[in-house]
Amino acid sequence: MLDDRKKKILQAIIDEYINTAEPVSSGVIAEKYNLDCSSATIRNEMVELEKSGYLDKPHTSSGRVPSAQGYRFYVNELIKEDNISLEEIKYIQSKLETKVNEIEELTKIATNTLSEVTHYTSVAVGPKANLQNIEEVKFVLLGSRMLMAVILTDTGIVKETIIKFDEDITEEQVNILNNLFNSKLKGKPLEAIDKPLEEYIFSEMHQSLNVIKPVMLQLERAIREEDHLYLEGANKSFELPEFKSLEVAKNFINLLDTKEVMLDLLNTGFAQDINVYIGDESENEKLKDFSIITFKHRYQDKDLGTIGIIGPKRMDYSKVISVMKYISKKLNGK
Amino acid sequence: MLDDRKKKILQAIIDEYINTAEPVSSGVIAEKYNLDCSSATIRNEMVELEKSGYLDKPHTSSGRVPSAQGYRFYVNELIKEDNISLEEIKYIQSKLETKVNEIEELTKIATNTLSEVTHYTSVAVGPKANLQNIEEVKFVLLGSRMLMAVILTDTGIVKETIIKFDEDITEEQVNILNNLFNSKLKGKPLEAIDKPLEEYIFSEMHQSLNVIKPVMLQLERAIREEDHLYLEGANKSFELPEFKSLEVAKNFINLLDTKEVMLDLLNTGFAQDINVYIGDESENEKLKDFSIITFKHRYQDKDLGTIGIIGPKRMDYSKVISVMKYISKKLNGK
DNA sequence: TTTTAGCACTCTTGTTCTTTGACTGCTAAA
DNA sequence: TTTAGCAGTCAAAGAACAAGAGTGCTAAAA
Repeated sequence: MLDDRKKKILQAIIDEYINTAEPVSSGVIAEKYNLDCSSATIRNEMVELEKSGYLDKPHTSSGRVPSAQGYRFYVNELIKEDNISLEEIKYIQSKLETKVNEIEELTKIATNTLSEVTHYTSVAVGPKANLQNIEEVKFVLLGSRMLMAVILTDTGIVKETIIKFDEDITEEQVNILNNLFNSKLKGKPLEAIDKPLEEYIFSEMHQSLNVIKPVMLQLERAIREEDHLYLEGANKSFELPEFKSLEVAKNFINLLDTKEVMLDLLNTGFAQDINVYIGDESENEKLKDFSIITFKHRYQDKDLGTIGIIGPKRMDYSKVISVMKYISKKLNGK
Repeated sequence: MLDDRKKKILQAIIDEYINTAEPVSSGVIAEKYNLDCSSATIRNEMVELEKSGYLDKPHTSSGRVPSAQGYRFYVNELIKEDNISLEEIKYIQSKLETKVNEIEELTKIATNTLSEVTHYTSVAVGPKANLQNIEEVKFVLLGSRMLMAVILTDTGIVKETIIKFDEDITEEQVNILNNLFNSKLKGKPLEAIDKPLEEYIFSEMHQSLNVIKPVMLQLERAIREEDHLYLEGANKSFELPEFKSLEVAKNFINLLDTKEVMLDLLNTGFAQDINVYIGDESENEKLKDFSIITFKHRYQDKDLGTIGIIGPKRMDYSKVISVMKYISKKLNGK
């Protein structure tokens, strides 16, 4: 385990590196941080911190840089979690007070606010389909050959989809659909819209097969539809020095454009309130230069999706985590 | 006006530059393009083409590069418009044959296909609100305190929005809303949902003021809602040599992230089938490194939005325009 | 035993100078 | 009007060098 002075030095180095983005020298630490010892002593400690894997050195005669293990220790043990100013609190409050009609809107506002306060790129994704129960299903006739299906879930999410037909649909058929689907699905998980249900409905009403089939097809598609990755402030990242490297910048674009990796991460199981993924800890090569911090958007313990920040490993973890904690609390208590 | 040989040389230079992204020398043109003259002759012609403003020179002893004027002439006069292979045609056909339930989906598929075939970043935006007429308005009760308003326009676009209330809404109130709005709005442009309408409705039914007010507010918001910029293949651009420059890459990200400039351009009035914007021709500093090519997505002469390509000025105009023409034709004739 | 001053050593960064090679523009001959 | 030939220009790449920042180690001080 690290003794007290080593912890302080490690913290100083990481704080300094987060600020300057330059390898940190023993001299700077001795000067700026009051650790009551000389640069030589700090140098000696640095050697040991490097040996234990908390620090890296870009080359022999350069200053030190935190390793993934260093960041991890910093995040788990050293971080200040109230790194948030009164102005920031006020700003967040005012943003989150906006009256919204849909929870998805609220997620967007929170994501936007998070990005604005932290100056990093933020992302969000809605709740997973298999965690939501159906509250109500409504079919609405649009014109004579279009049907809109609206599903309201217990999380307050509204999913809607449109089905087009080659022949006219009668109001009576719409009523049958409404009764049938509601009686079968109310209270069931979204995933209950599946093949077995389709077969059941087939056996029930042979009448309008050519209506039921496209309806089922489209409903299933709408539910399993690839989650939408909501993105805010992608350009903010490009002001950071690590994005001077074309390699890094390209990886970043790719990560956000492909969506897959990000969605995976955002949908991953949650141990804590706030989850920190530090680049190189993942097996995924694409993530090695970045850190991602996420939290669940919850309201009255219902899962309303996940919100996160993506940025360089040299991220202001303390600020991001503080702001997230605050936003998370506000969202939940609203 | 340019004589025949000058045209041929200009064309050769631009073709070559589009391929190699390197300033083009007289030697290469004399060698690769059969113009029946020596590099010295071509050099003489190049001097004149430069004097007339069609070519630029990065520095005294380098090859030539097309100027904005050069590209413009190339696009207007020299381009081959059937630069599309059988495979590409087949691929586009198969993609566009996908059965869709919403036109917006079709726009997405077309945008996606355009990006895949040309290897550039493509963008799309839906039809402007002021060009669409209301076909039908439906209000649907979700739970007891949520109302979904669905507007079907004559272009087949469906806009839906949700309104939340602090008190229960009755089925009767929903009926009143449906009758009122449909009788007032059927056939009218989307923009008819405005203050005067609100006042008219107020005077008509004092009854449920606390229902009408939020409904109108939310409907207006939904209609004037900032257009959504649909984006496809943003990462493709980053493989191109011009994006090696961090400056250019950053401008590109900014352009797409801010959306505003792009939306302006996509919504601009249309003279031709296909519109080509060459970077430096615009007064907008942000566009100076890029070219944008757009076309209207039309079906039976109804405006269904705009689809475009954004890439470096050194773009394969011929390929992009050829592919666009084909996709445009297919979309219209479907 | 721990801390620190001092110094040699290492490695990056920036500068200058040189070489190489790709083009051009011009001149004079074809 | 075209072309061969050649001097002149400039960017790009590399070599050589100086400056500076930082380390690790040693030996003295606390």
